[in-house]
Amino acid sequence: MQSSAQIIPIRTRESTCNECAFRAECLAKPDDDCPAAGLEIQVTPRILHRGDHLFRTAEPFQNIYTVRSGAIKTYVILQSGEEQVIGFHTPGDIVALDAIYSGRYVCNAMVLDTSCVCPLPYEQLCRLSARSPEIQSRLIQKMSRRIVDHEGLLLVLGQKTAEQRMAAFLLHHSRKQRQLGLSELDINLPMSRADIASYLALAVETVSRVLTRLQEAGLLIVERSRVRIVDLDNLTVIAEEIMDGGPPARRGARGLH
Amino acid sequence: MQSSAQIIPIRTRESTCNECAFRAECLAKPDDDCPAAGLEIQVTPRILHRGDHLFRTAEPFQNIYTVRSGAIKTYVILQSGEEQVIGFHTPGDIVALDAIYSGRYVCNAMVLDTSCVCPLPYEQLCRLSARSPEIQSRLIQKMSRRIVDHEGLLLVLGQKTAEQRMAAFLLHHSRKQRQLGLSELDINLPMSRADIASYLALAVETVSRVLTRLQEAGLLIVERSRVRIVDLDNLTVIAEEIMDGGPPARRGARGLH
DNA sequence: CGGCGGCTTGAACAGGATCAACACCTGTGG
DNA sequence: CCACAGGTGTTGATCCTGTTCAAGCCGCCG
Repeated sequence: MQSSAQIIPIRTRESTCNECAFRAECLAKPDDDCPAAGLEIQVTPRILHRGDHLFRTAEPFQNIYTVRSGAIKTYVILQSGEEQVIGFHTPGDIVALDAIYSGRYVCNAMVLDTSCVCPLPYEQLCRLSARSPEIQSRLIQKMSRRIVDHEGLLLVLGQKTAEQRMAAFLLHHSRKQRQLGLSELDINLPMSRADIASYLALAVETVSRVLTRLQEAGLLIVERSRVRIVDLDNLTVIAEEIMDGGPPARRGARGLH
Repeated sequence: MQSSAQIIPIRTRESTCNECAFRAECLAKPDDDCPAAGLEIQVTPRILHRGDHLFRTAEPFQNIYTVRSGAIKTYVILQSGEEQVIGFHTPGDIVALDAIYSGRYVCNAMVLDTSCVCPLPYEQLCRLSARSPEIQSRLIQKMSRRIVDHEGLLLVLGQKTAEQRMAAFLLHHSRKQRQLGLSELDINLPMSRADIASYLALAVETVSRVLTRLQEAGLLIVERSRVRIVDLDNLTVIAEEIMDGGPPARRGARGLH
């Protein structure tokens, strides 16, 4: 298996960073008013296309990747030959936080949709973060966030019905889109039904059926990879039984951005 | 709700740290040959007993806790009133890494078995880690490890059969015990069947049945909260289909077909 | 001893998996 | 322009695993 990624540097670092939506939480460049301002990592954003791989399982760990646009899925191949999806990564997410521990990538990371990512050499990142409390804090925050998200997902999978899982899945994406300033009702799902099924621990057929059922119930309108949420409230009702540990109440949801 | 933890400082910091099994990976005290040696956090280990809580959901985040001995479970209360177990924490683990993000504890943490924990004030930890690359690296390693573990758990829950989940669960504990220098065949399960069921997303009855089935198959001997693994190889065979993403186990282990 | 919570066992049920067939979209080439 | 192929998604019928409901058992503590 060869590295299939088609990697194209775009523009210069300065111009892309200045317009980057995630500049305030960038791991490569502290804020201007930070004591460590001036320290930074040279970053070359890359554009990748559907089917490209950022990395594959067991390759030596070099970079973590911040997603600026598009969507990445991480997965492993079980020894049965099946693919098991581990996660989906959208703008603002960091890919390969799980590789730090072992020094090797533990997943495969495939691009679902034309994406822009910033590769950050982990060694450099460590040195930078050792000198910049702000960067260090950002990295740890991101990792803690990932742990929280995983726990939320465990709750979803711990729930029994396929409807609840699907509703929670859609709501998760709805919230993410809202955070990005996009519509929370018009959701794009760049992954296949098989990917969703694997992720939610369901059969492909069940995913299909559940979407149909939710549509017939008037909660949403499904068209290919686009889902329009019609009745957000009731969709929330279906999913919310499992969401208390999560972000809903105005309790700890500090904006941070 | 008041804090119910019975908290007893034991001995002086120096004596307890010198004999601590996890000194080499301690987040409060760098190695003697580290450039940051001399910097450290004053730690007061605490002994807690079954039923005590380290913290509860929504309490403001102050400390993370390293587990030196015993066992802690983290869980949330769903709005149905049911308890959903998030994780079990044994010696060497860190509790409350998920609270960093939001600044509040997102789980409840209950002691399952008389335990010794070191509370580490997060603010102090941050300051220390900003001055000690070694401490910073240890913390990030721990967080990455947690993320890897979560992904392994997602694989387990993604699997369909109850036997596979149970086998994976037992093997996980077996490996942890081995890492601690304890027997990998004689496993202590300080949590209730209901806890296991919740954690593995199964019914209590199923957990009971599966244990019985595995015992009748001659793979293990169950007695109360103690499980003796009789046929580690075959237990591994049952679980291994899902373990490839996991730790870099040597391949020779799979004997029987 | 009796009562209670945790655990196990049994019988019936149901939700999702599986198997199988079909519909739809897209691209290709005649 | 249409026919065809292949991948992807949907729908239907049947089966099976794990849930649910119910009862009984065991160990623990008053």
